[in-house]
Amino acid sequence: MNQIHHIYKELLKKYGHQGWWPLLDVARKHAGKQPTKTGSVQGYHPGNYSYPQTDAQHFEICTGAILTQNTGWMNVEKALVLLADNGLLDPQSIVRADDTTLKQAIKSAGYFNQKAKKLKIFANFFLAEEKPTRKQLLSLWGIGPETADSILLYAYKRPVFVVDAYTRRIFSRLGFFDIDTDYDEIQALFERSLPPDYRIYQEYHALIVEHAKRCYMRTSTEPCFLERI
DNA sequence: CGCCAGGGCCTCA
DNA sequence: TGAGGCCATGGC
Repeated sequence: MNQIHHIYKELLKKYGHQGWWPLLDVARKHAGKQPTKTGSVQGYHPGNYSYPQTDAQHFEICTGAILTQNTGWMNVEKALVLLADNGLLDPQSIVRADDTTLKQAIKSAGYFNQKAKKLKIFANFFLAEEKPTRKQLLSLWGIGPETADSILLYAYKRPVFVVDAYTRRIFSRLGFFDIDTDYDEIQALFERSLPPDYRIYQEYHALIVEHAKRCYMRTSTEPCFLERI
């Protein structure tokens, strides 16, 4: 087994199944669960890869992927709740919504002028295209590599590896590549090192985020168990 | 108070 | 193509 795959096994052994992606209605069912300090709620549906199960959940993941761009999940969740409460968490409603209402609902997620525009563009696309390709997503204004891959992986269950800042931080420090390496190059490394199983890709990304939040915050450089493997 | 989050676009060499 | 500026809120 190669090192990238081995590290996945180690992270899974240490942290367990993460139960991404957070979904509003699934979260409500787990209302008694303790939110983590990062705002994510561990174990929404750990080890259960059957989500999204409804059209609403499907669209919610896409919306969350856009709203979370450079933004903490707590602020995103507030925006998602407000969208839902205002009957705006579906593509038709977002297309029809007036800008002021839409911006007000997503205000907590920051960059609301840009993100309102992004949501409208994406909602239009969502209504027209049943099974988008990566190239199609990337052609949309406001959808870059990470957002496109998050949508493909978590909403469409496609085996594409999501590369984020945490992935760069952890694996560059472990010596796999330089922190400025191109997105596509890092993605290719992971995709050729792992079986093409969307469940592994979903879990690995979630584990990387969890591990980074515990051991790789900017302010702390305390050693991490991975560095001893 | 300053830092920064589950990025991406635009501009200018 | 790559570096730098810009977008914006809220938790800590």
